[in-house]
Amino acid sequence: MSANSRLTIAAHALAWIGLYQRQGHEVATSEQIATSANTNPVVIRRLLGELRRAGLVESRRGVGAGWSLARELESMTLLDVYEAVEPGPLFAMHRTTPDQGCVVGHGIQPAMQSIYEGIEETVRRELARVTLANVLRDVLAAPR
Amino acid sequence: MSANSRLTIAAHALAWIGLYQRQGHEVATSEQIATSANTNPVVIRRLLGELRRAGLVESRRGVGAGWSLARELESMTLLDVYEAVEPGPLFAMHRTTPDQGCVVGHGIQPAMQSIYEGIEETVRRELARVTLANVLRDVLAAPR
DNA sequence: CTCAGTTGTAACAGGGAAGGTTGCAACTGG
DNA sequence: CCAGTTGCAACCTTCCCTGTTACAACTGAG
Repeated sequence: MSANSRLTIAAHALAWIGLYQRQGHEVATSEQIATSANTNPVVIRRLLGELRRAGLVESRRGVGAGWSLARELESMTLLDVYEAVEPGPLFAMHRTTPDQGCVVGHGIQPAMQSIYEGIEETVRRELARVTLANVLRDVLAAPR
Repeated sequence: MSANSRLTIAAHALAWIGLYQRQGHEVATSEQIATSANTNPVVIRRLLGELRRAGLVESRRGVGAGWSLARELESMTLLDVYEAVEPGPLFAMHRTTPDQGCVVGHGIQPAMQSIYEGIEETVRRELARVTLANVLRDVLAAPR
């Protein structure tokens, strides 16, 4: 599977902002987060922009600008993040319509569709069980 | 997510071969399956080649050549197919190593890793619950 | 022995998504 | 007015999937 790292980077950014705020800072910059994630600030801004549209973070411009959490980490789940940054489905159908004159070609898509929907629902439930506060706790618990 | 259709096409091919054999035929050709799936025979041969390596199908060359099932559809699950055609993980880590000098950069990968492993395990369990015989039954049950 | 039909596989092209990079307008507290 | 940052567009590179062509290898039928 050509998996991407969007969910990972988004969770990284949120955990970083959350910890930074716990340390008494008001806002975090994309520059700081990008350094921690070892990537480009624009990549972080793009992802945080999607999280802002989902109501998870807020941004401030001008002097003293940066990003802050819109909600507590405790009330934010990985499902919220996933839905904000991953639009597409986990499994894809045929790129071209199968032969509708063939019994298998005709019935395969509805059959697979309902299986895939069940799996995606399960994944969503798993993601919903993990809050970003859980993630940050695990991050801080990592052996040094 | 840049999802691919490998699992879908592989399941399509297996269901097609299974139905064809139930109708009394010995082997199916990649040409026939490709017509049903509306794709190129080489794409089918590539996927079936991976399924052969996994022990799900067999191939015969020469005159009267083609593909046949190596096991009953009842004993074949979507997990078997998934493992044969999808090597990678569902979610990816950072493409570059995060800043190990940062607390978050250091702890984020083990934290996300264990979450992802749990989710993948759940997905595997779901896939293992569905046999290819189930798939074929659903395919044939589709309204005309 | 030859031939036709099929697999096995390499090679390459095209498309699309993700990630990285640059550049710059817009904003705002000091 | 200025410095620091976001917002965003544009472009490039890389990677993977899919499709396609080409051809050698194989084998039962005749």
